[in-house]
Amino acid sequence: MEHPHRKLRPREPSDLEDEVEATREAATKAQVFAAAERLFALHGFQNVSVRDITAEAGVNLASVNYHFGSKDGLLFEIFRRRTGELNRERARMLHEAADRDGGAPPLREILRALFEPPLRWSDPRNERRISVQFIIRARSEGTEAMREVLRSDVSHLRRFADALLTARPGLAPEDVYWRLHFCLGMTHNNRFAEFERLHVLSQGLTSETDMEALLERMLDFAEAGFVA
Amino acid sequence: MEHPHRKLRPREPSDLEDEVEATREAATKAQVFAAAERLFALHGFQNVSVRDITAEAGVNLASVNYHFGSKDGLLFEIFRRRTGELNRERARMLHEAADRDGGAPPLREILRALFEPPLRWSDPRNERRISVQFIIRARSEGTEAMREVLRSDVSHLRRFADALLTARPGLAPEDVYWRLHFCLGMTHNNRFAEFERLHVLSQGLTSETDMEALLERMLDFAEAGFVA
DNA sequence: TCGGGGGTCGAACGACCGTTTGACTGAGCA
DNA sequence: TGCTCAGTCAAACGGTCGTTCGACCCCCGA
Repeated sequence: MEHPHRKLRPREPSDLEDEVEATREAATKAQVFAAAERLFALHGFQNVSVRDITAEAGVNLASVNYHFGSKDGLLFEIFRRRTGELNRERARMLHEAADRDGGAPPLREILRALFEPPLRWSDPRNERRISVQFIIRARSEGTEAMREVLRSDVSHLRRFADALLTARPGLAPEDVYWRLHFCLGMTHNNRFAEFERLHVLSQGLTSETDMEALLERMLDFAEAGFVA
Repeated sequence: MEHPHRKLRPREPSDLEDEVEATREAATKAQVFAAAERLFALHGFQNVSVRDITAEAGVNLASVNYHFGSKDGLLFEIFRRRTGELNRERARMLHEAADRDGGAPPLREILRALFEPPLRWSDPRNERRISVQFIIRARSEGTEAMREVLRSDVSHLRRFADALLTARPGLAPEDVYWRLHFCLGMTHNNRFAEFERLHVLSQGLTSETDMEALLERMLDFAEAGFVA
């Protein structure tokens, strides 16, 4: 048939060859994906029309519905892939830290595994810089269905919560959970607009380009908050 | 004339009698205001149509454009009033703390002035509960014009930055600014959805109803982070 | 060489949106 | 009593949106 997103879509790449399939044939799909991610991150989901996306990508208007089923489907697929990548990188760092320290990594290393991946992506020289902004935006502007997934799927946070509970055995579990919540709030606030706002407030003292310095600042703050 | 938002609107209440004018005559305006704030807070700006608002308020469709000029104008007016109230309450608390301590309030009292107002509003028994959610949402989903104001107007944060710089003289100013940024991130993350998410993760251990306990938790965390 | 189907294209559909219009209402005042 | 005008109302306008349709192209296997 023609439209892969109608009735049991034949030969669905199914999340695995997505990265490879951008060879030549489905270049259109990759271009739509990239353009949509960029525009969604910069202007928000509702403020970007399908026509904006296809114009930016230089493809036909019908491409979005052909390759992704719908505009919602496009948003969801970008979100699923990016959060998957981010969570995998975080889990890998946490796992490596656990290997280094016999299964019970110290507090700072747990927090580093939580903070570093999105910050490394946010480096101005990193092409994934826009992906972080997309994720942050999508978290609050996403579809209702997306927010349902977001609310119920906390599996990737389980490892971090457990590691923190182990690292701070003297702390009441609810305190650990709340402080993890605070740390997540710290990262979710790292949007372009907030950086600019801080830049204005500090009269140019703060710079949003040095992500390594920002990482250490966040670690200092959060680690002290957890030890309290 | 008929439409107050066309050409130099006659007898504009001008931000002062807004609270009083809800006597009888302009009950429609107040109902639109309340319905819009609630719907915007719950579903977002773009997901709520003017028809949704007027239906919820039980008034005519044209009321929004008559009383507020446009849908954007309505959003902006709600945002301006609510943020004004919040900033005034924060400034008042900071001022009182300064009076108590001879002009240089201790770190924890500064942070309390920053955290407490929105948390007190968030109390389930407080009718302003929805206003906090509205503010947080509007901060990231607002109009471009609104975001421009948001980025350039940092006057209400100046007092807090200065107070923090005074309270932590040994700290590099840029560290103070960054840590203030972290604290703001902590408050901005206090959305309903995030509370539910944490509730799921902690398997019911955390409760979003006890705002006083949450305030102390946030103060413990942030104060320790600032002392580090 | 021929047929089929994945992919692309222009064009249009139908729904919903924010906004505007002009008539109407009723209270306040001379 | 008659005029004025802020406010309300039903109805419609013009535009944009996501989506769908049917024709078309071209590569690939038989």
